[in-house]
Amino acid sequence: MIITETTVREQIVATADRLFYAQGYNLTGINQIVEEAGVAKASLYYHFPSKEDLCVAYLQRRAEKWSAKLQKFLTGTNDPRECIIKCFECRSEYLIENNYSGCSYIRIIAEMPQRSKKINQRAILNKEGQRRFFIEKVKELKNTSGISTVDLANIIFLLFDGSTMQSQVYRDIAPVKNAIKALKVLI
Amino acid sequence: MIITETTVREQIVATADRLFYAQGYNLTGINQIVEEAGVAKASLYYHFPSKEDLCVAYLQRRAEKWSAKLQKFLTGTNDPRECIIKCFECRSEYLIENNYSGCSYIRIIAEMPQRSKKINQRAILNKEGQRRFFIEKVKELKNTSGISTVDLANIIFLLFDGSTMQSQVYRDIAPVKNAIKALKVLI
Amino acid sequence: MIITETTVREQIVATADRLFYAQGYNLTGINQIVEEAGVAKASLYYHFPSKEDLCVAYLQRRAEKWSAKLQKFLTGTNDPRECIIKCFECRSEYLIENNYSGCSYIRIIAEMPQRSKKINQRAILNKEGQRRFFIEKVKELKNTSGISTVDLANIIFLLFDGSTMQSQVYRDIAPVKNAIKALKVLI
Amino acid sequence: MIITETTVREQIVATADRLFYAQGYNLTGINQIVEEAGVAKASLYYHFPSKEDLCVAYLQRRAEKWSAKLQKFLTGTNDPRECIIKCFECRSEYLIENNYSGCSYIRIIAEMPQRSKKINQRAILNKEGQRRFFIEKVKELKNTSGISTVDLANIIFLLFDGSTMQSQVYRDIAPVKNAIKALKVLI
DNA sequence: TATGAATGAGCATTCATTCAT
DNA sequence: AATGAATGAATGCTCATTCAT
Repeated sequence: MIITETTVREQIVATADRLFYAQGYNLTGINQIVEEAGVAKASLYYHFPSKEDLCVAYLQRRAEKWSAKLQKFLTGTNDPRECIIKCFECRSEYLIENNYSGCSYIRIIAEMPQRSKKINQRAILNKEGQRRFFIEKVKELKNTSGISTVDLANIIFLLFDGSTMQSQVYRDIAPVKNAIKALKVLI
Repeated sequence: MIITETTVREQIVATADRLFYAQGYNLTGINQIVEEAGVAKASLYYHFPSKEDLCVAYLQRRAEKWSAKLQKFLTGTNDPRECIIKCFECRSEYLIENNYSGCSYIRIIAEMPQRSKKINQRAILNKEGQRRFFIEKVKELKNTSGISTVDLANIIFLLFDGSTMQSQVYRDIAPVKNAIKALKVLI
Repeated sequence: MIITETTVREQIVATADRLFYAQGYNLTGINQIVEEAGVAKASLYYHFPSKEDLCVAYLQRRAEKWSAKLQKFLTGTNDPRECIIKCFECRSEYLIENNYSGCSYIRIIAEMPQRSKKINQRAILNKEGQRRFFIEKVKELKNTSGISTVDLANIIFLLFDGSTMQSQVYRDIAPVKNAIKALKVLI
Repeated sequence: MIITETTVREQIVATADRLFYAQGYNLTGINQIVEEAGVAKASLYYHFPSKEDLCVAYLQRRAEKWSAKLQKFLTGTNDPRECIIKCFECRSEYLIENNYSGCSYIRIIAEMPQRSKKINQRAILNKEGQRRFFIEKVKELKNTSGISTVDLANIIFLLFDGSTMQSQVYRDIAPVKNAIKALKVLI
């Protein structure tokens, strides 16, 4: 049955996503994942050669969830300045919805300083995707700030990561609001 | 003998500091600490009731190291604008010296989302200390940006954490340089 | 298609033979066999009800390989004394060719003390075949040693197994050479 | 209490010895050992860094048991020829007492073709000890066989290992008896 | 005949912590 | 103040086997 077939793998990723994001990667054991996913341990290892590979799938999934949410948020908005601000507002909502769990990518890197190649690749890929988004939007702006386009985008990116991280620290969206205040000065 | 007593405790904290910061808290086992510190496991538990308490000592030690470094960096500088920029330059140096290991506080929170009271307290204490530093310096500025003093300090703080974190991600100080570029526009 | 059918089975046995002999039976997993054989796990279990049955096929294959090699070695030799010595020389060559992996039968028994009936049967069958070879050759000898024919054959058989085993231990054919020296005294 | 302290380690080695020898190294799990020894798993790993190290202790123990038995067997015998024969008779008794489990060293090598350095060292050490025993005794003989002393010792050694191994295969001491028959011709 | 997917039981090893001395 | 020894629980992962198709 195709339904069942899809379900086991999907169930594993969904559970891993939930637990890794809520508890952290290292504090979440394979045991807990398979238990809560309701599958056999060997089934997990059939689909994912190692916990690390499951982590990559988790990170990918997080990126997709965020992308989908952002896309929906931006629908109908054309003004680049508005888009950038909406991106931060979207972040705010995302953080509230996800119990202030911060950025999955940044957290993985914080957890695993000597991170594996697979995970590092996936993380950099995502971060660069975010940076590209800001660069594209800034390019569309009439940039009168005297800062170069790329520099401005990078600064916005710093505010994005900084506020995401601080919102986890304080379990509050105030840092994101502060970042938006900065945006209103910068762009 | 007080000398010996101090030495063992000190040896434990120094080793824990090194390993927690380099490898991450969860990836560093008590075994490795006592082995590399050259002390008995039970000695560690004599001085620290739990790994968590050792973690608090580690965080405190990190804060002290950073403070000392910053103080030295700021010696002779009176201009608040200069002080803030120097703080970021100090960060840059700190990150290079410490193999781009980022901020110990942020990393602990990234690792342990449901963090313990002790650790949480210690982390917030440190973060608030950093924020206070920026607030004080901004107060001394002739702030003509149209943003309130506290808001401006908070934005600088966002750039501080954002650039610290991104420098760990990219293993490069470019993000700190970008933050300094932002400072030069904002203050 | 019969061709395909034979090929898959053959591929499985060939791979199992190679791995069991090189790595040992217990250290070789079904996973590795099917991977290196390039077949599905369920295909293996279609042809062999269990790992044990695959082991029996492996042992049989080893016996056939040895027999074929010995037969070629003995071609043209009629003198029974010469035949026995050639058998040891053949062993020497076999061990070198097979990276000093010893006797598959003896190793299986060393690995599985409470061996299964199937495997035991197959092993004893082979060992008795080897003993019979020596008995037949000794019968053809003008035995003037004062030892009975069967006893003499059994002693030669001891030298055969002893030297095969020791050559694995030392990864050297010296033990086989020593056995041949003994033969030259005994027969 | 010294008694308790000694007991745990001793209990572990004794159990490992019994199980490794009876069931084989690879077929005996750490779980079974700690269960039957009545100790915690972590206690085993406190005393032995790995299963491999436990294996080395097992091999050493086997050697000591055999040595002690042989020594007792040889007490009062001075004639070297008699000593060699008694060594085989001792083997016969040893095999019966130990349920025809063969030679622990040879079996370990049969199980682990790519054996570890530690285990290999220990195994070779033991085998060379056995060979030395035969060499020493043969030197004391009035050797009139026309074979060199070392060659003769090596041949006896082949008979020793061959008969030990075959007695495991057949679960019978007949092979050892055959070896003794050979001795009576050779020396 | 062949296979992709699933499984329960087991693997060797490490975890943070505690106890007796 | 310091330690060697002991522990229960959990770690990530692999085992031989089976099922549905």
